[in-house]
Parts: sequence; structure tokens; C-alpha cells
Amino acid sequence: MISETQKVEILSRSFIFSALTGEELTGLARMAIERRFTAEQFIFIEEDAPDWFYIIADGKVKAVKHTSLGKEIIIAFFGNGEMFGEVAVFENKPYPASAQAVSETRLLGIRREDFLSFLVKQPLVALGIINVLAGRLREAQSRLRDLAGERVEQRLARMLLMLSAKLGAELPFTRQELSDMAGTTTETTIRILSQWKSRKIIGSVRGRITILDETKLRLLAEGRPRV
Amino acid sequence: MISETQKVEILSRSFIFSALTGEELTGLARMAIERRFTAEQFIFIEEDAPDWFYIIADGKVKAVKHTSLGKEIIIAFFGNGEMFGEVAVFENKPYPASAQAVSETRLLGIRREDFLSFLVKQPLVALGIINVLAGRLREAQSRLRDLAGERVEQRLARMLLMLSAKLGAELPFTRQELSDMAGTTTETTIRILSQWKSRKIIGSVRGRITILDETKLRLLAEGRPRV
DNA sequence: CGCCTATTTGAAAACCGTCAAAGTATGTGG
DNA sequence: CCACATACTTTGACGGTTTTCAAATAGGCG
Repeated sequence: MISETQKVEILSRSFIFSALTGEELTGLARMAIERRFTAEQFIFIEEDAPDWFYIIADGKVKAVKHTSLGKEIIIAFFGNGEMFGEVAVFENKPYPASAQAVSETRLLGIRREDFLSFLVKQPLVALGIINVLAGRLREAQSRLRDLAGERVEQRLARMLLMLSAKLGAELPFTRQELSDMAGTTTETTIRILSQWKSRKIIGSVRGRITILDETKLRLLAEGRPRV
Repeated sequence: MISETQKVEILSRSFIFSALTGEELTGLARMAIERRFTAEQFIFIEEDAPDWFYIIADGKVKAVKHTSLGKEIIIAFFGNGEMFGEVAVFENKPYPASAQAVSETRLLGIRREDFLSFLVKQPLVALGIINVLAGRLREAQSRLRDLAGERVEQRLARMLLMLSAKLGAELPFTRQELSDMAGTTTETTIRILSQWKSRKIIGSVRGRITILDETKLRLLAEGRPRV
């Protein structure tokens, strides 16, 4: 169990609540409950009822969908201070994807109705949410373009660049995860990354990839032949 | 030139403004100007400055992006009463895609700053926008999964089902447009649609596709072999 | 040390894109 | 009303990219 003060502290680190006063944050904190998950544990499953809106206090969560043959596709990763589950909550429809903890994770959960009634009184928070949703749509559209029209090598290069823009040059992902994000297979990802590794474009150790030569990666992302 | 009353009438047909009073609509109408476009004409181009937010009064608009080799990818279609350009406007970053009129189109355009200052005073409109953005994210995520993991035949089936859920069984698209949405080529689309046509799953005449057997299409979308 | 997961490599085949050419509607102007 | 231009549709053959299947290696943790 954590204190109200700690909840306020966690909420205040989230972009969408940055405009709130201490008092408003306290009001929000009173609606929030803490939930803990271990690595691999599911927070909700696609098609579940949209009862909870979440903010990550500490940890990492992935949103996944599955193809008709059961292949996992990673839709997004979320880290500290980020919200998720919002699409379902705002539409009042089942969650469009499953949410799974990637590592030990602490969340603050707020009930759908509580959060919506809070939201109508907080136009600035609504604007912040609009901003975040717009950003996610922009990213989704970019990925749609890549998946619909680019080769695997370019998709992987773009994926690494997108991730490193958000997380830095050290990327804590396995080849499997990268494949599930780029819409390809582990084997293909390995073949391409091995090549890049021998050309000193990236470095890697088990479950961790480092971008060494961003310039060359950018050329690969643009599909210039024989970089 | 159209009258204020007509603008109010057009705005009132839009979902996001359904909560507004006549007076509020009039205020919004005063900020809006009418713009007309002929088929094929570009309303804005990817990377343009995000100066305008648009509502479609009458017509049809597509959002397109291009791959590194120049192939066109259709991100979305918008029809009467729908907004577009919002991602750029809310993030205050360049438009993430180009917007092109598909047919003769009339728009209402509102300047970014005008619209944002209107928005902070209208929490219900903000909630409506959140709702629309959430819906678009849901759709984008579903397409991401399809593009990343499903075969072309299944992608086409799903695309047709998604479009028909929105527009009805009569779909005004060419095979080229369908290909650009499903991330494939005209030839492949034709080969698959021809097969479906001979199996009476769809019908088609130049630039128009009719869904005849939705049940079978659903099975194809799920990838059941030999339906 | 031994297990489990991540990574690697190879070979064969499937899927789909590419290229080339031709057929068929629709509309236009003479 | 016909002839032509244009865009959409169709078909076939070929080949490349990527998946699939199988098996082996390597690194980290209890």
C-alpha cells in the first residue's frame, strides 16, 4: 500500500497532469489505486471490458495484438509516467489490445467513470490527452506506411531509429521483440542485425542493442542501396 | 461565399460539435472559412505547417503518405462531417500526411490558434475529439496488426469489411486504391478480387465494389483455408 | 554444472512483387 | 454516332524477398 502523497508524486510526473494544482492532483490521487504486476503478467486482455485507465508508476508495459495464426504483434511500449488503456476507456468499448508487463511494474489505476467525470472538469488535462493521442496517431501512421510499403531491412532501421529517439542509443529489446514490432520473423531480424553488427552500425549483447552509427542507419532507413 | 447560417448548419452535422448550443456554433462559424477543391487537388502536403484544422462540408478526402520509393499509401478516407488535419494542429508539428480531395469537395477551415482557444473553453468538444482520436487509434492498431502479420488475401478481406462497416456494402474504390490501403499492388489485388468475383463473394464494375457474401468474406478475413 | 532462453546458420519453398502486354469500359470531340 | 484517348482491369511469366522448418551454438542464472 502506498500513501496519497506518493500517488500525487507519481501522477505529477505524467505529462497529461502537468497543468494540475496540488489540490487537483490530490483529488485525482484519491481515485487512484496501486496495482503491481510481475514480468510477463497480463494487466488486461484484448476484448476485456474497459473498466480501468492506467498510469505507469514504475516499470514497462507492452500492448500486443495477435494475428489469426497466433503470431504476436507488438503495438507499443509504455514507460514511466505514460498512460495506457485510454482508447477503450474513452470509447467505452473493449480494450483493442492486451497489456502485458515487460518487467516488474507498478501502476496507478483509475476507474473509467471516475476518470471521465474528472476529465470534464479539467479542460487542460483533456487537451494534454488530445496531445498524447495525436502523437500516438502520428507514430501509428508512420508505422502503417512502413509496414505497407517498405522492405524488412528498412522497417527494422526505422524501428530502431524511432525507439532510440524515444529511449536513447541503448535499446533493451530482444530480436524477437524487434521482430514483433517490425512485423517480421526472428530469423530475418537476426540475419539483418548480424550484418549491421559486422559493419559496426550496431552493437549487441543478449537482449540489448546499441546504436553505434546512426548516420548509416538513417541511410538504410531511406533504402539507399549498398550503404 | 456561404452564409454564417450555412456554416452553422455544416458544423452542427459534425459529431465533435454535437454538444454545442446554437450560440456556440455561431461563434465557431465566425472563425470558419469555406474552401473548395476539385478532385485530385491537394489540400495540404505532408510537412506543411499546421495552420488549418478542417471539417468536411461536402465531399471526400484521403490522407496519403509515400514510401521511400514513391509508392502511395492511403492512411485514411474522410467523408462528410469528419475532421482532419487535427494531429498536426494539436501537436503543433508539420502535417504527418498529405490530404487530397478525391472528388469535388467543400471544406470549412479554422485557424489553428482560433480552434485551440475555442477548445479550452469547450470541454465537451474536447471530449468528443478525444473520442474520435481514440476511434482512429483503434482502427490504426487493427491495421498495424493486419499489415504486420496477415497475408494479402486476409488484409484485403479485412479492408473491405472495415470499409463496408463504415460505408455500406457498396464501396466506391478502384483496385488501385484498395491496394494502396492494403499495402499491396494492383495486380495482386486484381488476382484475388477476380477469384472472389467468380465465387460470387463480391461483385464489381469499374471503380465500384459490392460485397455480396459477407459471411464468406469474414471467413477469408480469418484465414480459414479453402473457404 | 545444467537448464532455459536468446542467438545463429542453412536450405527449400511460398508468397508476392515486378515487368510486359493486352483487353475493356467511359467519356469526349469531331 | 463514331473514333479516339484515357483510365481501369486483366493475364502470364519470372524472380526476389522473406518465411518456414530444422538444427546447432552460446550466454546467463539458479
